[in-house]
Amino acid sequence: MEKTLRADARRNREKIMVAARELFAREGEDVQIEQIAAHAGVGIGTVYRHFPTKQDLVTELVRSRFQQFTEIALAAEEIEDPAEAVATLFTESANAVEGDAGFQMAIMGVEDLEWEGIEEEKAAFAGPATRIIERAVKAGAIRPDFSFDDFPMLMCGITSTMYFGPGGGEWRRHLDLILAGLRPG
Amino acid sequence: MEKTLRADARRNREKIMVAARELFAREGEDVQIEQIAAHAGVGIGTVYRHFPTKQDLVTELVRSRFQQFTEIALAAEEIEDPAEAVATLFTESANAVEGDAGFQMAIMGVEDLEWEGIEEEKAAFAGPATRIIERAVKAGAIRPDFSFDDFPMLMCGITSTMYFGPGGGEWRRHLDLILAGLRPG
DNA sequence: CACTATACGGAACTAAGATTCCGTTTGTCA
DNA sequence: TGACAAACGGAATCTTAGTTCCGTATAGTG
Repeated sequence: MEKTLRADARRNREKIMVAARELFAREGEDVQIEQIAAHAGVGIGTVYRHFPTKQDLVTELVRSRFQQFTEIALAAEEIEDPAEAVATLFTESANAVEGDAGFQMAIMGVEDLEWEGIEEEKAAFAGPATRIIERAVKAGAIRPDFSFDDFPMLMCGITSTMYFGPGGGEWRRHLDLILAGLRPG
Repeated sequence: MEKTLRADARRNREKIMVAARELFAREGEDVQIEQIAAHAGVGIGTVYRHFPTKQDLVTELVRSRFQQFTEIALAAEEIEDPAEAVATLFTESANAVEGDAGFQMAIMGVEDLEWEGIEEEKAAFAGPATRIIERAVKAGAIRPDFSFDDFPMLMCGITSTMYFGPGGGEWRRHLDLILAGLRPG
């Protein structure tokens, strides 16, 4: 199916993805399709040929970010110390998102957030992440009432604070407090 | 100066404020001026006579919310137990904002957030809030590296999680974790 | 009760940005 | 090397929502 794409089409699609990734990361969701097309060196029509909707393009980028989360979770699962594994899961995920304004806005997005077409990636991430958290709970390394269900919400919260202050980076204090709050007792 | 307003004008201004407060709270910042006008039972032109810009209207509502924060802070300052005062400051502020989608979006607003015309209200709030936090730090009731500077960021984070999940209310777990994270040691 | 400055209503105007359309170009295959 | 389907480019179109304008209505005043 992918093979059916003509050579130039495949090349252009890639250029669009790269340009979109960079611009969405830098400017957030409000970059215009026109800018993305210009940055990619293609026409507007070409962008629409590959991604019928702006949302489709955003979804694609969110999807790849989720895949990165899964990699992070799988790596964190290898860490022996249960508490450290949890801390790494949080910290690395946040770091991955730090420079990506588009993703931040996407997961904070108030409306629609159907995340259609992302379920699969979400599920792939939930597996290792859940195991990491449950292991820590069983080991008594974190408070027993914590579960994976809280993770997305907390990441949303941490993410939203990435905009704060001039230089940024203040969100690390937020993360710090949450990690401290995870301690049992 | 207020006296110069004609009776019907004063009445309409009030109707607009009430309608805007309700709609912004329910729908968030994306309600249209037209809806507000309709809900208030006045024409679009009338809304613009009183608030030259949509932003002016939002600012007005944010301002009154800040005044409420100040009241909360002053009340919390009366609490004897330093740790409880801090917890109350957080909890009550968050509660006040729970049903107000417009305010939430406003303080999370990525762009412009100049908050011109709010400096005064912000300063009025900073006074008692700072005293509450510093008292708790001095008493060893919360971690010593915490300061008022962290408060706005954290409120932003908590606020952003108010959208999460179906029923909502999950943000209380977020707040809970942060409060737990404030403990010294 | 006139008279006038204020205020009102809402159609019309704009701006911004997403999406469509269609004439032109180019890869692919025989 | 044709021939043609697949792709391309970007002007034109559509849509949405904020804002302006101006003819009409009315509170306040002498």
